[in-house]
Amino acid sequence: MPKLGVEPIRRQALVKATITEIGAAGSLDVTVSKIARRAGMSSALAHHYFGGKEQILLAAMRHILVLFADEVRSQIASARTPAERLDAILRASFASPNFTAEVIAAWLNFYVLAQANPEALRLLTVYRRRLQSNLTYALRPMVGAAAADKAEVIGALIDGVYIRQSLRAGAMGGADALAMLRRTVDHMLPGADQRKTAEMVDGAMT
Amino acid sequence: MPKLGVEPIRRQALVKATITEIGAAGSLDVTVSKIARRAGMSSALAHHYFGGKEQILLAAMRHILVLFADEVRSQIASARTPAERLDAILRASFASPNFTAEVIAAWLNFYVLAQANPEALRLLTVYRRRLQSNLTYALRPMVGAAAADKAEVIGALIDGVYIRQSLRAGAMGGADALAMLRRTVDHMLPGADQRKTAEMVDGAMT
Amino acid sequence: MPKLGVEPIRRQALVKATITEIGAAGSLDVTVSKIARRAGMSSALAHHYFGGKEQILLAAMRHILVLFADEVRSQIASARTPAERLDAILRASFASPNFTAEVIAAWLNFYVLAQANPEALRLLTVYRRRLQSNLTYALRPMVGAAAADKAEVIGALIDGVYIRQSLRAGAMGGADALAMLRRTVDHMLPGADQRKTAEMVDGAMT
Amino acid sequence: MPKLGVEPIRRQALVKATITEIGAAGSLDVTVSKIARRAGMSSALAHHYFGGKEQILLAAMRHILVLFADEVRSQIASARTPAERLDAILRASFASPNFTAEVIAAWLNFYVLAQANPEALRLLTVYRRRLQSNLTYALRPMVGAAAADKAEVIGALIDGVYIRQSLRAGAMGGADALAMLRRTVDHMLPGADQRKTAEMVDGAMT
DNA sequence: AATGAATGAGGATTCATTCAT
DNA sequence: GATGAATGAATCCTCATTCAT
Repeated sequence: MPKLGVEPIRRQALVKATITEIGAAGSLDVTVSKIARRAGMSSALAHHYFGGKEQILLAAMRHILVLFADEVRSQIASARTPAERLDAILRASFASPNFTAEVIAAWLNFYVLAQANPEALRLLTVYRRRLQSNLTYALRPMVGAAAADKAEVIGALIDGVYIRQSLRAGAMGGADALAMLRRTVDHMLPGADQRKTAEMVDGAMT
Repeated sequence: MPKLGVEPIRRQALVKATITEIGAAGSLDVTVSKIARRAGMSSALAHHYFGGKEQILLAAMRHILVLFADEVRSQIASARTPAERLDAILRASFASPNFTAEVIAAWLNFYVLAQANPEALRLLTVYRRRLQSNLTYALRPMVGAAAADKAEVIGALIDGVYIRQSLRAGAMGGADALAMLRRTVDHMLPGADQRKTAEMVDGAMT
Repeated sequence: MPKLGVEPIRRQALVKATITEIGAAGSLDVTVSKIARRAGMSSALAHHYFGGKEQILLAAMRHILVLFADEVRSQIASARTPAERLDAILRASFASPNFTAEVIAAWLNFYVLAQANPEALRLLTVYRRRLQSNLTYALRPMVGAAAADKAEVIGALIDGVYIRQSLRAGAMGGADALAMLRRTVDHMLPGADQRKTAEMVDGAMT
Repeated sequence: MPKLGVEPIRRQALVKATITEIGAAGSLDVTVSKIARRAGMSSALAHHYFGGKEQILLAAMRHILVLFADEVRSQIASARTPAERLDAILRASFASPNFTAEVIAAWLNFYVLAQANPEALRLLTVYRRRLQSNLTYALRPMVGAAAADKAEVIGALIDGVYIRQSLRAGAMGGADALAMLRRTVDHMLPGADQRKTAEMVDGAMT
């Protein structure tokens, strides 16, 4: 167990504080001072560790992306059939650590950041490709050549549900969102028996 | 032809300039001065007409929302069957005046604005309800009680495609987006004959 | 008489304040706020008019250089003989508006600025060339081919007296400096009759 | 050979690094951190040894002044006649270890430092007095009562050449500078035979 | 109606300096 | 002796907003 130096701890604290601040502000107009204060340090130290505001935002973005990737990997690990694999991805998208108000707000703002920041664009592109690849891999055994196309649809649907979720008004919870996605995906698959598979692993959902 | 006073002209110019600036910046971090300069007037005058930056942003938002509503209304006007009505909505979403880089960037940022601004939230909620209502109305004759649910899915999918479009990298054009939506919607409907309907009106797309 | 807009007035005030501040601080570490306050306005306005601190410093530099050039031109105007021309340049260098503690401090610091700022370097190079040219032109009739060389010496001597003047301790006044320069220049010229010429116009010195 | 403790070594390294940094920046706006990093230690240690930035700068200044004094002393040691003594001083001023870009930049900035820092002013005044004294001592046998006056001129000329050298553009090398000084000094002396003396020791120049 | 002039408030960033270890 | 950690104080700069004309 490597002893954590103080640097990783501080960086971690700043990243967490950044996500919280973005969630609270609903935008990227968060001051480094506020982030630092929430993380329990001076803004000068935040600059010392990250070099600048942009780096802090990107670190927060990477953090969320990594969290999501970890969740997907962990959910997929126990999947045995393609249908289970597909459902694992859906669960990862709408399960508790990721489908939080503040994380969703962060996602939304990362899309904005990507408009102006090449690195943010790159990260989001990587995320999208990985999701597409995971979905396609799971879909291929079930729908063959149509896999890529359907993966694109499901990916867009996930993003759409996320962005709508950011409007707290009339948004559904993670469970409802997951249920909706599952129903939709079921309809996109050939047979009717997939439905069962999805429900089988339903208990795994937090 | 009502002679436009100078005020509406100036307001219109500011709204247009605002959308262009948001498109160029990719965020709401646009200065009133730049907007005003692009609209050919002083920033003081912009304030005079709108009262403040927030009002300008909201006016731009209303403008885009109205444009979209108009487009939907106009497309639906010539629709005769439920399927045509459904397709009309899709066409309105991905047709040229709305599916522009700058308009898409604006949409994305209005979601951000809605995080902090109640009026922006209200506008987006109204938009969402209207879209849901239009979709449900078109879907009901075809899928009955499942209409609301499917409308929600289609709505989310539209938003998802929009947000992904904002990442220029690997984004598809409006025509491709429309095609994808149509294929997906087809699969959500009971029979296979709907597919034909969609293709029938295909020529109407610009 | 063109009515001065407010902008030239403000710029002028800022330039003057900048020189005073540099004189008081003895270095370029003067804050825009202090300069602006001394000029009777907000620092924001200073930025508005000049765009940034560097521009303000360069404007101050140009101001001093122009003042010096004007002084030289005005002194030379009434010179009839080469020797008088030469003496006019010396008088311009050590006469009252230029040979002030604050102006001298500014000069010194402009040399520092020129180490890092290309435009400042350019300005100083222009100044040096012009001085060299003026001196050479005056010297040629008196010393022929040696003019350029002697001009270089006199130019360096002027700069040397300036820099030493900046050390208030043990520095001589403008009159003493001028006298020293005149004596030295006299020795550099062939005959002994030049001495008289220099003394003839001595009364013109303020 | 006294074994140097670690402290003098560190101090020496810091002083050298300071001069290099000033040379690179062209100004006194060098950070203690950079100086310390270049000297291979932490900025905290630099503070520990010197007490503060100002002390470091002053130490660098003293170093340069001492170096110059040593050079003069060493050059004068082998001089037998007054003319040789005079030339020795000139050689010391423009010989290689002193007439470097970074040392010249440092000199210039020490004049700036002297504007605000009494100790820097004192050091520069001491330097000037010593130079004046050395020059006068060498000149007296040759020009008698005019020695002090001519020493002043030569001193100012040396400083002037230095400051101009800092503007790399169009600056001459050390050899040229020395040649110019020698020519000028020759003209300031009564007879023409001094010229020979200067050329006699010319070979000593590096 | 229209604008140039002006500013207060705020934010990112830098840096000398301190201190516990 | 040596340093990483930490910060307060500055400083440049931007911008929404106001106001007199």
